[in-house]
Amino acid sequence: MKPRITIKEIAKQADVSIGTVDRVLHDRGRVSPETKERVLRIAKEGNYSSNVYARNLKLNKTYHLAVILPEKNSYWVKHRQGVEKAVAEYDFLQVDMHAYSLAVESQTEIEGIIQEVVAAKPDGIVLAPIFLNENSPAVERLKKSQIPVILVDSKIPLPNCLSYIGQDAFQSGRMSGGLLHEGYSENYDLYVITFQMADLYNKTIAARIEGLENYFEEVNNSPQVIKINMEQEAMGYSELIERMLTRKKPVRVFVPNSRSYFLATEMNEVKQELKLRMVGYDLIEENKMYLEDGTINYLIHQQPKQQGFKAIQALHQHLLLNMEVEQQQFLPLDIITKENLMYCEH
Amino acid sequence: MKPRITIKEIAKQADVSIGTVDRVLHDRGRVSPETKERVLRIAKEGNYSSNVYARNLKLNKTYHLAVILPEKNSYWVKHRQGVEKAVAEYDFLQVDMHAYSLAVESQTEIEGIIQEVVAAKPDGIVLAPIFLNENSPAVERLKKSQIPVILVDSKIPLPNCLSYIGQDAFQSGRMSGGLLHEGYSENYDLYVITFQMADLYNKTIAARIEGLENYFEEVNNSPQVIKINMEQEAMGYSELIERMLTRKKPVRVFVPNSRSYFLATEMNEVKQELKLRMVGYDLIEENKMYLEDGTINYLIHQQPKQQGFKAIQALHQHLLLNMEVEQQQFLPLDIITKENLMYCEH
DNA sequence: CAAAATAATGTTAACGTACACGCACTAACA
DNA sequence: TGTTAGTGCGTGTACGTTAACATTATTTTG
Repeated sequence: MKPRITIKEIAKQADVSIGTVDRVLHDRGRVSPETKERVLRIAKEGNYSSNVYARNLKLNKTYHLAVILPEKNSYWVKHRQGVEKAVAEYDFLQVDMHAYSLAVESQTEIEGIIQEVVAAKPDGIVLAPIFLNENSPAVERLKKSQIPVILVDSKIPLPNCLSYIGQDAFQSGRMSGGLLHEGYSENYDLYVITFQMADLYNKTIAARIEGLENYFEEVNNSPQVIKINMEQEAMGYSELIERMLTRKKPVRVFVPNSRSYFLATEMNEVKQELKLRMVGYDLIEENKMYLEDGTINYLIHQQPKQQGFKAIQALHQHLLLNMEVEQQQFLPLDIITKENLMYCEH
Repeated sequence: MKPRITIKEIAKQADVSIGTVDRVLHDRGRVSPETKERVLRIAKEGNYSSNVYARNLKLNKTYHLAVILPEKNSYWVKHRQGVEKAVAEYDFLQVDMHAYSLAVESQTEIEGIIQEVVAAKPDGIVLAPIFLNENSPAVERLKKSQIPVILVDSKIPLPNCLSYIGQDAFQSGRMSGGLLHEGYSENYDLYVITFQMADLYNKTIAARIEGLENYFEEVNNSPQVIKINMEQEAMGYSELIERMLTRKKPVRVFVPNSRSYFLATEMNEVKQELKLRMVGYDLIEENKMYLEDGTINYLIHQQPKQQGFKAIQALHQHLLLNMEVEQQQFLPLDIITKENLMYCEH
């Protein structure tokens, strides 16, 4: 731990007043180039960084944070819990949170909310950028606002994004490949099932599927991969199951989002017959049920609560502590099975 | 976020000086009972808590932390990494860490070190209390010192323990039961293997085994549980394997500490024959190897790096931020299999 | 060349807390 | 009567930073 020089000491060494030093350090101008250089040199040599305590004491500012998340369901409610836990912990540090929630899964709504949030000029934003078109005017406004944004769950390109907090979607796909292929003994069919048309354009889903495919590129007995989008192919569940059965091979299913219970509902009766193994995402109630009854074998847990907590923590570190924040904070790929389901309260 | 009253404001409302308020709040005496009561009332009503920034600015203190961990091996080195990461992150907050390491697994050494540490009067201690007798004079000294201690990995009774950070050993044993019993189809033998005599008195190991047993109390087709301590029974590995084979039942093994690789080394040749399934602890290199080759099926990851990180974080919250810290911080029970081994960098 | 404009720098008062110090007063005791 | 100890208070200063304000030097302009 190197000692740190103070403004006062810099001023003394540079033979100027602390006001001048302050102007240099904050780049407020009105300083001659020579003085500026001298001050900067001494600051650097002295390992200067501003004293967090003095700074915040003086500023005595309440930080306004905006949190934009989808309407509560058992996945997103966890994000909120994490956020609230963090805010409660950092309570004494004068943060003031305003939560916005997306009731409808529509692009219009999220754009409206972003506009509102930007207008309110918070000091930081936590945003789950789902249903959000990268090139929409709202995103433009976000960029222009310069407000630091923490993206959770999904990623979009954003210059003022301070940090992305979530899983590495590609790696989670690769890992799913491993889970599905494990214990290979006979040829099987691998189904990748999506439901809505929108899923086809979702980057996170795409990355998960790419990861899966990447895994099988490196594997010897690669199975046949059958991708089906239910809406696109206008296929019913009974039809799907029929099709699976006629091929007479064990069925392994990858559902790259949280809707694996859609399938599980239909398949739990015939899972023996299908020789089913299924991997899905997220510990929502419906999925948990089918994990317990064995229709779903693995769920990949995205640790939503942790995501929410870390989002606020990142803003705290950036705004209050003036710290560098890691651009990407990948959370561990957490495999949940019937066996450890009851022990994961993270 | 409730607004918080300041000392100055309390002074004004109570019609006394700041100094008096200060004496009341710090219980320095020299205040009449009536004044004291009045000040306390107003402070409480005003939701007073000291301003972290002003406090630390004024105190301008370097905090000395002592970290006592066993000598580096691939498990404990992770603790150190976590500790160092946290110290680096909180660097600007003037913490100064002194690391002590236990070269030998002896009670004498750890007691000597504790004595040394207590004499140095650090502001906080991180301690892995293994090889440490609860009633030893060193522990007494620790108690008397009143220095806040963070216990990691294992727990001992200690009044000045600020927080325990580690796994819930009992629950991890229960979960192991689930992992071993999963997919029950035929009767099997369940071996609980320990190695040294010392293991018989280790509380963490005991709790894990109790958890396992607790699981099987609730299960229908409970297997025969065979507990073996290799040192106590003076048994060789070939002898053990011989014994397992003659019983002609599938073998499932629970190793309640990180030494599962001891067994794996001997058994990886005959694992088919034994119909072996094994659950162990900790991602040390030797274990990872046998996880990959299939001799060990599951490893329970204790997230040592996270433990180290959280330990420092807890001290930071207590010492610098004046926060309440949770007495027990249980880390999630993380199951590592061949499939997700490569993705767990936590 | 003086006045006005601008550039460069200095001064100072907070922010909320901790703590050393000092003042006024009382009571006890020599 | 003076000395001393103790009690109940108030005052002052410092911590490092920020930013408004004041002052001085330098250049520009009519």
